[in-house]
Amino acid sequence: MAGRPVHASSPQGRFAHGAAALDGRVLEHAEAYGKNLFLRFTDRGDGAPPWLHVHLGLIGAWRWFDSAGTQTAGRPLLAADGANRRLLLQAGSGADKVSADLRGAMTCALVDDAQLDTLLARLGPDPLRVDAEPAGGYALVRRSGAPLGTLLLRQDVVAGSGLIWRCEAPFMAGIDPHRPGRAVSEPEWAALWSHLVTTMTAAVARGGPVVTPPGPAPAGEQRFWVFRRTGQPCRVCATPIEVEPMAGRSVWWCPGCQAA
DNA sequence: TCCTTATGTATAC
DNA sequence: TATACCTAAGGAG
Repeated sequence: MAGRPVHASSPQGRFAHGAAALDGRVLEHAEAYGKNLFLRFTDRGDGAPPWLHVHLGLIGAWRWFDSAGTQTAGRPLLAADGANRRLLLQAGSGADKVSADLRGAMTCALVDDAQLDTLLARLGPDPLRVDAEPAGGYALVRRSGAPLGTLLLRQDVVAGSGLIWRCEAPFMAGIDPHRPGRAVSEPEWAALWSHLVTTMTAAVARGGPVVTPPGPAPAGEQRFWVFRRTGQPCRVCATPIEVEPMAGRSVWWCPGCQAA
C-alpha cells in the first residue's frame, strides 16, 4: 500500500476517530521495531498525527484480501464477519485493490513524533534490524539477578523476543533459562544474539510459522527444540523436556543440554 | 453452548 | 503476582 492513498475505516467503531483521521492519506512507509508496527502517513495539514502504531498483542491479527474479497494472507478466519474489524485499510481500485483487516490488536493508535520516540526509547536491540546494538541488551542482563528466561521476555533487553524465543534461544546457546543474567558471559550473550538473528530472520523469510531446528519441515508445521515439548525427548540428547512456570508463564528446557 | 487456550503487556496490588 | 483486555478456535458437555 506504500505510496498510495489509503481508505481507512473502523467497521467495529472502536477506532472510528483514528480511521477518520487516516482516511484518504498516502501511506509513506511501514516500519517495525520489535513487536511494534509503525505506518507513516502524509501530513494533511489538519494536525492529525503522522504515525499509526499497531501492536497485535496476544490475539491480534492482520488478514489480507484481494479485489475479489479472497483472503491472500494471514491466519484463515473460519467464521468470517465484519463485526470485529478494528481497522480496515484499502488501497488501489479495480483488480489492483487490496485490503488489510486488523482484528483484536492490543494497540491501534495514532501517535506523533514525540510519542514515537517515547515508545522506541523503551525498546532494546531488535535482532531483525541491521542497526541493532546487542551490547545495550547485555548491559541490562549482566547486572540483573533475574533468570535469563525472564530477561528474554523484556522488550528493553531484546525487542521482539517472546515466549518462543526465551525458550529456544537458551537451548541453542546451551544455557539453562534459570541462570541469572549476571552469570551469562559476554561470549554466551553473543551466541544467544547470533541464534536470535539467524532464527528470527529465517522465520520472517518463511513467512512463519517458526521453525528452529534445522532440516525440512512440512509447510505450515511448527517445529521447536523445546517450546511446548513437555516430556518429549530432546532432539539432541533424548532427555525428556521439562516445563515450569517462570515470570507467570511456562518455560521449557532440556536438563541434559542446557548448563546451569 | 460453555469453557479453555493463545507466540502480550499495562496496571493494580 | 494477579488480573484485565482483545478475538477466535477447539474441545467438552
